[in-house]
Amino acid sequence: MTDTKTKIAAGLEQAFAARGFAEPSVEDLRDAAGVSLRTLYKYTPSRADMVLAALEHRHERYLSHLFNDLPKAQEAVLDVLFERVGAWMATETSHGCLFHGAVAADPGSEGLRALLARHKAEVARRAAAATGLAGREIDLLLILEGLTQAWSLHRDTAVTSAKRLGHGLRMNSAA
Amino acid sequence: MTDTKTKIAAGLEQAFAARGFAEPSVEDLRDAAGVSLRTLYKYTPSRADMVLAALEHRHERYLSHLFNDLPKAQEAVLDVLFERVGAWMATETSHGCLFHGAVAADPGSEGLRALLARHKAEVARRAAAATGLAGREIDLLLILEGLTQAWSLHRDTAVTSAKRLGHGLRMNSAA
DNA sequence: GCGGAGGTAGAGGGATCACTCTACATCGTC
DNA sequence: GACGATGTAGAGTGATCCCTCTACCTCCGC
Repeated sequence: MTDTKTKIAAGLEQAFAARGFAEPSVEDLRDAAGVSLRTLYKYTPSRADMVLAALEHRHERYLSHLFNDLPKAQEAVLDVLFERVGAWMATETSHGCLFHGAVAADPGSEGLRALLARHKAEVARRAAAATGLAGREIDLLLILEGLTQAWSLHRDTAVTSAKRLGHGLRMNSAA
Repeated sequence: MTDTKTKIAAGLEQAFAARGFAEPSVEDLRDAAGVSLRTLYKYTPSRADMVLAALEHRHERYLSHLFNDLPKAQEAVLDVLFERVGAWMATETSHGCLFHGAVAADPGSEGLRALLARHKAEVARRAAAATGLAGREIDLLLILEGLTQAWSLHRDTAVTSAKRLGHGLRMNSAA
């Protein structure tokens, strides 16, 4: 069996993604995690900690989904990344970025802000490294963010648009 | 005096923008709106209606902020739009897009979804019209969304990045 | 000066919520 | 076979929340 901590984090992530951060009660979260209330509170001593645990778990899963087994040829990587974002949005119950959603739900939490910044910086860093577009982290991040937000309204059209914008990055070399 | 309905909507918008959609209680919202609880419920019969009223108000304000008094020369419009988005993010207490935030806070609401779609479609339509980039609505929307999300982490650097991506739109004519 | 429309102030109900605590089950190890 | 670690089941507590309701005020037109 997967260890309890991972099982809890996976269940929490699923619950928050499907129903948002405000709606599910702790009892709902307990059901989603598949453990007792006592065990849930042992690993995540408050509801805010449950949110953090869910996001930590999603961070790992998202990075794996985007960056594992990428093609060797760097020119092909950008399109693959955008397609993977589209596939992620399609399979994961998600409306926009879960990290932004968490911050929006509780704008006062410093821990959430820090986690958001860390998540985005890591995604941008690894995208730039994988595509060979060093120094263009923010351009890449902007397209990825735009794709994630626009996808829920425009689906594959948004992916196509992201690819087009991404190719433009390769044309003009510097800022 | 501004009529009561507008005053309420403005106060609600402010409160939700500053504190998110989950945290403020109806009593907090009453204080922000500057009316009595009875009057508040007369114009917005439930808390969900308060959210809708706030977003309607923001929609109008956002369109005015972005599209009023734009320069005549269409080549200059794009940069001005992106700068205005940056200025909006800087002055309005806002963490990412308030409409996305509302949907994330309550993913089950069909009314919220419809309002989000309407808002984004209108922004994209008017941006395309103002820049002369007909048919590129989705590209424009993707950059605008990316800028809005990335701004909170990268400020002016995100605006610069959006401008660079926007100029790329003008280069290659068609899809 | 009066009647009604539209406002304020604020107490209270019923439900829900986050969180704690007690009591008991299971299992690997020595 | 005793034990400690780790788990389940679920009742209870105090606070908070959304919303309703009663009672009163304040203009404005006639």
